[in-house]
Order: sequence, then C-alpha cells, then structure tokens
Amino acid sequence: MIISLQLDSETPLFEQLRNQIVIGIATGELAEQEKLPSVRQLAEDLGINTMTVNKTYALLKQQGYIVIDRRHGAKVSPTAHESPNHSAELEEQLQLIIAQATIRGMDQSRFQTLCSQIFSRMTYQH
Amino acid sequence: MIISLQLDSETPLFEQLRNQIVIGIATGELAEQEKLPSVRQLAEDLGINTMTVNKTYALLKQQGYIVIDRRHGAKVSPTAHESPNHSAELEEQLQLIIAQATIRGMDQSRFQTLCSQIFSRMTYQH
Amino acid sequence: MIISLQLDSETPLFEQLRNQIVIGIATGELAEQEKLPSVRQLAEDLGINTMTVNKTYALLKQQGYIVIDRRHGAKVSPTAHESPNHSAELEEQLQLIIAQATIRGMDQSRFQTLCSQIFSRMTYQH
Amino acid sequence: MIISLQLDSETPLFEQLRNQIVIGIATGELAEQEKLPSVRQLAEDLGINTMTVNKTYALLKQQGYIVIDRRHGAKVSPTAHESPNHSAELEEQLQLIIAQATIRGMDQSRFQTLCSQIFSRMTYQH
DNA sequence: GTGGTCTAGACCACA
DNA sequence: GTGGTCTAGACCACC
Repeated sequence: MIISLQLDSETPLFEQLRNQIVIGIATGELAEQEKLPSVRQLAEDLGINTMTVNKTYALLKQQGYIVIDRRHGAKVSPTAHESPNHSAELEEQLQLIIAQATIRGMDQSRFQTLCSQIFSRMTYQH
Repeated sequence: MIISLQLDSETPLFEQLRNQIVIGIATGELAEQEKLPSVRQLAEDLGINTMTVNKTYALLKQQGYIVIDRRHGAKVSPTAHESPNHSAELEEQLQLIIAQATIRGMDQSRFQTLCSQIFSRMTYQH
Repeated sequence: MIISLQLDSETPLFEQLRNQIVIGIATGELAEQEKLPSVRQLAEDLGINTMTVNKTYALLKQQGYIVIDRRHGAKVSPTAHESPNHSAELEEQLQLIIAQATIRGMDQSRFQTLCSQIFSRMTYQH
Repeated sequence: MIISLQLDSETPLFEQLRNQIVIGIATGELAEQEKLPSVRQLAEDLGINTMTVNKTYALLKQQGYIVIDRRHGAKVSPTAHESPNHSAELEEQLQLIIAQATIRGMDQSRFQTLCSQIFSRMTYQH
C-alpha cells in the first residue's frame, strides 16, 4: 500500500496518515486482520518520527479501526464498529461538502455519479 | 440566519463560521447579492473577536463565496465559480467520508438516500 | 491544589497526573468551570515535559472531564457525563479491589466504613 | 475455573491473569490449598507464552497469594496475609474509583449497594 | 521483536 | 497568551 504525505499541508501528518490508512481499510488494500507495519518500520519508510506514527496508531485504535495486540503489533480491526454519533457527524460533513459542490454548480445527478465511482472502489466487506 | 459556534470544538472558530456561511449560501438562507453583517456587528453578536470574523470574511472572499466592497461591505458572490482544484479536493474529501461510512457498515443505497435528503435542503440556484 | 508525582512509579506520569486531577475535581478542589493551569505552566511547576501535560489534558478531554476552549485554555467540564460502559468498568475494578481486600481479611463492614470516609471527602455536586 | 484473556487490552497479559486468579481465590473457585495447573499446562490452555505464566506465578507468590512448592507445584496460600502497605494502596485505588463514580453521578447509596452485591459473591473464608 | 513513555527544544495555528 | 504538532533520540515493559 502506497502512502504519501504532504509535509507542507495544513493537515497534520498523523491525520493524513490516519486518513490514508482508513481509506486503505475501506478499499480492501489492507485486509481485515492484516498486520500493519511496525511503528518504527513505518516511521522509517515515511521518513517521519516514530512518535507521529505512534500517535496515529493510538488514534486509529481509539476509533476502533485497528486493534493492538501486544504479541504481534497492530492489526486491522476484525469487527465493524457502529457508532451512534457517527451518523450525525457524517451528515454534518456531507452537508458541507454538498453545499460547496452545489455552489460551484455541480448538480445532484453528477454528485451521485461521483459517489458511485468512489463506492465501486470500496471492497471492504464485513 | 442562526449561527452557533462551539468554543470547545476541534475546528477553529473562523472555520466553523466559514462553514456555516457556506451552508447558508447553498440553502438560500443567504440570498445572492445579500449583504452580510459587518465584521464588527457579527463579532459582537457571536461574542468573538473581530479578528476572527475578519479572517473568515477574507477566507470566504479568497475562495470566491463573497465579494467585499469597501463602500457596501461584504455581499454573497453573484456568480458560481468553478475552481479547477475543487473537484479534486471534493473527490478526496468524499472518498474519506465514504470510506468511513463503508467501514461502519453503511451501504451505498443508504448513503445515496442520505445525499438526496441533504440535496433537497439546498435551494441555491445560479 | 497540590500535585505530587512519583518519578519512579510504574504508573506513567501522565496517568498519575490524570488521576490526581480527576480526584481534584471530585473533591471539589477544582471547581466546575475552574480554569486549569496552562500546559506550559503546569509542566514547569511539576518539572516535567510539556508534552506529558499535553497528553494528560488530551486524555482528560477525551474522557469528558475537562473542556478545552481555544480562547481560555482548559476548564473543568461543567456537565456530568454518564458513560454506559462506565458501570461495567467500575464493577470490574471494584470486584478486583474487593477480592484483594477480602483475601487480606477485611470484612464487608470495615470496607463500607472506608468507603464512607472517602465519600465524605467528595464534595463535587452537579 | 474459566480464564479469559483479552489480547488487545491495555492491561498486560500477566496482570490480567494475576487478577483473575486473585478473584478466583476470593470467590472460592480456587479453594485454599488447591493446586494450580502447571506453568506449562496453563500456558498451553491459554495459548500464551510460558514466560508470561511464569511471571504471573512469581508475582502471585511474591504478593503472598500462592506458595510454590518445587515438588507439588503452585498452591493457593493457606493463610491470609495482612500487608502493611496494602491498606494505603487500597485506599488510594478506592479513592480514584469513587472519584470517577461521583463525577459520573453515582451517589453513595448506589455505590454501597454495588459493593454489597460484589461482596455477596465472595465466599473466601480464613 | 513490539508498542508506550518521556525529554528538550522547536515551530505553528488560533484568538 | 493558549494548545497542538513534530523531531531526534533515549529508555522501558511486554512477549
């Protein structure tokens, strides 16, 4: 799985990393139960500090995306995790995105098409 | 138009404000050409620093959502502006949202329904 | 409020600090809405690194004990936060403590007395 | 006696194991003088490393919960052992638990009821 | 080997 | 002023 970080971005490194891993899980690039690289390894590969990766893993763990097993390191979490707050949060984010798209002249049908394209890339199954 | 800011949120105040104004434009609560309150006025109403509102307005202007006229203050921008980078950015944001929704077990049809509901609230026309 | 950290303890500094702040809230030493010292200030007072205090604050925030206001720093959270998982967790911890007390010969009545004494120190009200 | 370990828990395996054995003793599931399984046996049953079980037994011995006889293996310790530091430690742990419960809105009477329920499960006698 | 903690010191975004 | 992020490098606990 290819991860690319933009050092000059506004979004913090640990968040960029977190996002890319989440997408990797959803697309199936990171299979369920698959072992993630070690903190040190990933930090070295990406040329960033171990603490940054550490923080990312802790965040992903806290959000239920991965599980950290003392014996074998970090793995993709096997269970789908439904969060009650997630719907509200999702709706809020989506509303903003749709508002921006609308103002820029994208109509609903083109938006839905875009969604379909993106969904077709997601192969994650429970 | 009602604006509510969460002081303890992760999202900076100016960004919360910016987002709510963008949504206001898309839903039509803020009509095209409509005059926005003055920086001072809005800052006072919201109980925040004028610098923060100032930053918000500057950002909205830079992103093309409003125009700032020295004599008449800030107005909702009359024209839709297709930004070249916007679609790339949109797709990226959407991908992340969809990834998260997928992992949490929401399927495409439910997602599309949610989008439709949100679109039906948007009345902005060019 | 007096905070004392044991550098040679098994419990990490950030956790010791977190625990003492939680107790401070419950006893009322830290009143509701009361402002906590700044990260830098507290770090300096305790002779530890700012990141350690930072981590503590982030943890307390995530657990709902404090609220971080961008304008004024960290404050004791005004609302009581009931967590559904808390009961289970509480019971588990309590069971272990009671088991140990039992084996060491403390009977229920002495245990309850001890609880009462501790409760009488807690003045936190919602 | 059923022992269940969570590999993804914050608490180290040896500590989880230690805690469950202590509770087993207090509830009487492990009777006084009862022989514990051998290190190898238990490790195999639980699917963990023998070093981990070894460490657990050494800890339990050091804390006086079991005695280890070279010829007959580990047995539940026959005598109750009042440790001088224990009451201080107990009080500290209890204070933290009560603080958290208080903040989350549990009052003393409900707490005491919970304690009673737990005590009723403990059948250990000296 | 793994993740977790801590330090010292720097820089940035926000208000 | 505040908290948040990041680095480089060290040490520790667990398995």
